Amino acid sequence: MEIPSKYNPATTEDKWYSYWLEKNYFHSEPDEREPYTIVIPPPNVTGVLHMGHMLNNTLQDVLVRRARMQGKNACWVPGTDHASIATEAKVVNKLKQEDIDKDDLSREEFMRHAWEWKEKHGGIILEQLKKLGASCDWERTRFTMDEALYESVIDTFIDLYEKGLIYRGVRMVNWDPQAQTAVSDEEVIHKELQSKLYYLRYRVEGEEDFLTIATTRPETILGDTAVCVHPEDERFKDFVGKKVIVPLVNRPVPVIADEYVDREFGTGALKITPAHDIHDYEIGIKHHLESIDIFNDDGTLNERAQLYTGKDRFAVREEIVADLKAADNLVKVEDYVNSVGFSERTDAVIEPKLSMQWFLKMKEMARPALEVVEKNEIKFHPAKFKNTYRHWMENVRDWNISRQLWWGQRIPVYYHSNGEFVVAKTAEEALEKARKQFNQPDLQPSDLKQDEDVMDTWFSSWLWPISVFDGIRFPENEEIKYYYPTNDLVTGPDIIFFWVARMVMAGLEYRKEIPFKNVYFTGIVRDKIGRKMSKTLGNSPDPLALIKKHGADGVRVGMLLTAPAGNDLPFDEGLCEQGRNFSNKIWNALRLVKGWEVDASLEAPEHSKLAISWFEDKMGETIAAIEKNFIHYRISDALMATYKLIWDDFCSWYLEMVKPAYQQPIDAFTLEKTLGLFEKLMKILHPFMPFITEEIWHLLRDRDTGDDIIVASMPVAGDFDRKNLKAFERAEQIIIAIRNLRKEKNIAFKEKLKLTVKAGENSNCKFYPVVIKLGNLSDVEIVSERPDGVIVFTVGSQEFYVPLSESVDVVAEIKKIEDELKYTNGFLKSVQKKLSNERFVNNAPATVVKKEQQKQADAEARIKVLEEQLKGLK
RNA sequence: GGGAGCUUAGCUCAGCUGGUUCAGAGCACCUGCCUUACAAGCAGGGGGUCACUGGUUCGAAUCCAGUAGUUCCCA
Repeated sequence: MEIPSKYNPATTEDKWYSYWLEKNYFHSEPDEREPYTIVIPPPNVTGVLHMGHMLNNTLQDVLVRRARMQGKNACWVPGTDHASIATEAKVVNKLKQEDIDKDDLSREEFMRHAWEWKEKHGGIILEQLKKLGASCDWERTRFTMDEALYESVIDTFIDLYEKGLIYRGVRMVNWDPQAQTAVSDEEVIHKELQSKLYYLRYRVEGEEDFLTIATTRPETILGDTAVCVHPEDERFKDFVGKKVIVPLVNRPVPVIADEYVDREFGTGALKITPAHDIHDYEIGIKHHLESIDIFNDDGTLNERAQLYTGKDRFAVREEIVADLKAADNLVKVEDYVNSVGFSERTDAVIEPKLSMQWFLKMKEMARPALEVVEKNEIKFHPAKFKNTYRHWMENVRDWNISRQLWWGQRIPVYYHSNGEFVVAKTAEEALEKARKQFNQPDLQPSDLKQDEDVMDTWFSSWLWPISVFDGIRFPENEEIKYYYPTNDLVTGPDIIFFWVARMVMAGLEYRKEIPFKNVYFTGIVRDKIGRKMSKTLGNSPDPLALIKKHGADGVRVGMLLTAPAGNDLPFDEGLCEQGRNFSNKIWNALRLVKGWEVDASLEAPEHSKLAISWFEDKMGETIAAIEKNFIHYRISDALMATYKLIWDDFCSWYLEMVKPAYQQPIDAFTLEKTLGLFEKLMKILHPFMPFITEEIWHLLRDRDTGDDIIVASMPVAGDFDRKNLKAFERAEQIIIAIRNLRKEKNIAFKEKLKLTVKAGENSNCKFYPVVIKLGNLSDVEIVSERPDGVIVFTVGSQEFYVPLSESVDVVAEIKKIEDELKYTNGFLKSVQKKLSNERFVNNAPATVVKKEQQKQADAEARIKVLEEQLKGLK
């Protein structure tokens, strides 16, 4: 068979992916098997594949493929979310390029453009995932704006409203002036900024005296409605109750006292702007202050500011400082570091803004959601994220679910001109309800106006594990009953609140059951110098280019190798290269095995039989370790165990043991066993490297239709002979010692050596036939006395001899043995010290003491051997 | 300002209920090899006061306290 010497991933990968699709292996339907379900964390529909997705989806694919091979009914549901802000921004931009202004469009027209954009450009990322080998059930692809999911969101809103969990309120919200929508607390990113602290003096009404305040936002003085000091602050006692004049606009405002004020900050006097600061807002309510909103939605000043109307808030900041200086109100300016909120989506500086919004009460839902995690009904991997989760749940605040956008599920609330409203699924229902509720049977559709806002995208995503199976609208349908709760969720810790926490709440609210049993938090992929990979920094490699270069299997290995759960992953392309090299290693093992001619008349040699028995045990041991790793979600460790089993144990040891001499045939027994072991290895490896394993599976043997590795059964751990493994370890040590000896003494490997073994307790080893082969020995003989003209080496306390024609470097040999003796004596002393300590012997468990005694005996035996050797040399 | 985590080899990290799985792995590095499956390779090798200080214990990388550095989350 002509197999090329280098493995070529590109052709193989395309071939097998389409084959799997054609055979519909990724598709799942409910049946009598145990289900294994993962819902994909739906990527943003505007998104393109980045390294974080690669990691995340590789992990999911590993879990799904393994479950499939374990005979479970594996279902991985893919999809995307509609990403209100991001998508709407994209569409607005695109329209702008066509000289269309969003404001000139009707809501319906805009939505048409948005859908058009989505159909054309959305969901590229799902196509890219196929290149990675993702075995998603593509027939189940969902989108959060699909009819079923859309309706689920609306139903949920209505239901929660009727339960009294959703309310409408004026609140200080985080306003993104660029996207012109409110965003949730979780979507605000606080950054430390080098800014300025401005000291401004306000004249006391009717006096020549001044009161000096400090602020980082001088432009907001136009909205000031009070100045506040601490009630016990002696410096300001006389001012309380008087009025001061807000500079430039000359508005008199009261000086009030409140314990909220930090006397150490600035001057100890605080300007109060209830419309534009959350704390000021609360003080405003407490002291019944007027609230003056001076900003337009786009961050420019409005007419209520009286000055600078229509100018941007940051431009005004520059301007007003100059004007205050000119008016002699500016006392001084200091450098100051403060924390400023930025919009996660647009990076605009967040403006606290009073606004009428819809909120979802969180407290009641948080309690049970915390409990299921505390009780480990839902397990976090790693568990440390329980702390973060608990902290958030215990301090949870109501969720602002309104977004001032069009792209999303429109809030099902209809307002009457009298200021009242009804909540209903459709306009018709709303009309009917309103007619009854307001006792106005003549009410016309035009008398009701639906809320202009849509709901937060996360208000769709939190239903995802339920809504993808249409379990909100049809709670008793077969699919939701079969697939829910899902098994594992793989996601980044950055969305633990946005998404994970809220899915738990939704699951408990709507299914009375957790949405998933395990959450695996991945690390964040960083570049070599520790920066988060991002488009703006341009420090992220192109995932598809990586796949092209190293193969999807190679990249998967690269992603997984250094990605223990929850740890950041400093990405290094060298790791993908390691993965590619591994592919090639396996490929070459295949070439070797397929190159053997079989001779049916040959008996299996002893060393091959031994090799087979050893490798079967070794594989058993490793499978057990891998299973344990998977139980603990130590995926990178599971891969590493597999990697070493294949590369070190199979290629470097096993194949070398059974390999016939050059151009010699192999016996049928060994070949058959080797093919079987190779197959088993490929099955273990398949979840990690799906493509090459499928390719090799089909090259190893002729297969019947449907005999594909993707649906083959995963080997399970059984019994294995530990003693056999121990015995082989000794053989390994002997072989390594012989190799070292050859190197040291410059003995070519081709030169056959005779090994003699000093008779004793440990002189026998069942693997001597293997030692003979790998050490290229003529034979092994056990002798009672050391022969003349030999070099000596020891393994444990067992002496071995190899004849040497040339003279031995006695001085060097003595030094080597003396060093060894010194070390062993030191070791012995430390053991003896322990054993002579009565408290150790009395308190330590018997097994530990026994082990120490064994150590002592071993060390003593070795010292005896070494001393004798030394005597012989001197 | 509040909270959580981390610190083990040059790098990235394992190390469970304290004791031969206790000082480990991979990569990197060094030395020999183009030995007929593989130089994308083979065979060997060096390298760590387990951040620091104290405590508990017969015994500490492991448990406790403090210190330093560092990362993340929340406000």
